[in-house]
Amino acid sequence: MSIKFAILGFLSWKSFSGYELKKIFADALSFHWSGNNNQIYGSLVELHGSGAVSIEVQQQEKYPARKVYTITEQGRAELRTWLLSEPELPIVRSLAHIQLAWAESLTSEELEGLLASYESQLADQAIMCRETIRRASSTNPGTGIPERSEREILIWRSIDENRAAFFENERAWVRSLRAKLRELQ
Amino acid sequence: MSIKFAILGFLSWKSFSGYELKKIFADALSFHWSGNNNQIYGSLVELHGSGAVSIEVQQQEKYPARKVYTITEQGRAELRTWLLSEPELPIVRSLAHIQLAWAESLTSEELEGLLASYESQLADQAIMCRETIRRASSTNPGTGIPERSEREILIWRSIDENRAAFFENERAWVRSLRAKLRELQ
DNA sequence: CAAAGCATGTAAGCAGTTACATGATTGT
DNA sequence: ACAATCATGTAACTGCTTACATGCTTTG
Repeated sequence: MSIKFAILGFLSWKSFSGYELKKIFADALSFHWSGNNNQIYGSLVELHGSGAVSIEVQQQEKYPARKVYTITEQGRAELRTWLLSEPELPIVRSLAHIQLAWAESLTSEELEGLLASYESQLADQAIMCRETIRRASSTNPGTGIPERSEREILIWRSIDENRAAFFENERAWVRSLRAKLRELQ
Repeated sequence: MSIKFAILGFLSWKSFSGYELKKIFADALSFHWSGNNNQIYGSLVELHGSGAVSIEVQQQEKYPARKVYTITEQGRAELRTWLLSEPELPIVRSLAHIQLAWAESLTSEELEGLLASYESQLADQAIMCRETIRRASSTNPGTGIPERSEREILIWRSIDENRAAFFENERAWVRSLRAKLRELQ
């Protein structure tokens, strides 16, 4: 469960409650995790069981008690070991490509409609990514993170830009495919 | 289970046994499914249960009996309906990006090593993709597929090229990130 | 008064993986 | 002799998802 390392990553900045981590994951689009309860709370239980994090229960007057998780030295060591492990190749899964692969039973108009719809979705997504980058570079990510190094800021922006570029490239690919199909007719 | 539609897609060309489909999926890299038994055999049971495919058991003298699956009219209709449904956005999951995001606890040399390793893996993968394309354009895919239309051939080649371009783009991104990090020092 | 936020957790399920099991046959 | 191919199937697991459950508080 690699999300555990992502959680350790956030906890290496500062301590968070499960609820806060949940929101962080829901907001961080580049992290591809939805931030659902089972995964976050479950992972935190396991991380605590293995000694990678410690828990402090904070009673509150008007709100339910919150469990604040803090990374331990062991947790930091585990995170570092993982960071140094061999990176894996990225995985892309595009159901739209599977649809395209069997578009043979569609008319040219139906296929063109499919591609147009796919392209517009990609365009929207690319715009959203660019918007996220624009906002991220003006304001602080909002989670109350301590001073971040220039290097780290560069890396985070690059990751966001990679995501935007992916959707832009995919869109360009669709455009060129549409052009080629038009030529064929 | 969208793999069902991919199975129906292959069966729309010609009838196959589960064993053959398994091999097809294992070979078709652009399809991101590993072609493991549980998925193929399980999906075929479900497709048969829902009436999308019919089964013919062929007894053989020297080898175990094989179940040959044939798409039904209902199966063809289901496939077509799915082909016309709204395409979904592609999903990318890159663990390497998560590693990078918390590279803060690494030295510049360690980070550079990580990036170099990631880049070389991407380069290898891109070469493999290009090789697949080269082989696909010279020979027939090898599954004994009937005559394919020009349009279909174009689409399949485009999908393969999309995959190759993805790894090449990712590699270019890593190269530029490495350059930026070198500048920063 | 309803909706959203705070905060935790559980249940049920889908999609996908590796590994195991059987058993004859063919190639090295 | 050992491994690979043919051919089917099952067991056990990981990772991830939606939806449900509770209950108090703040905002519109």
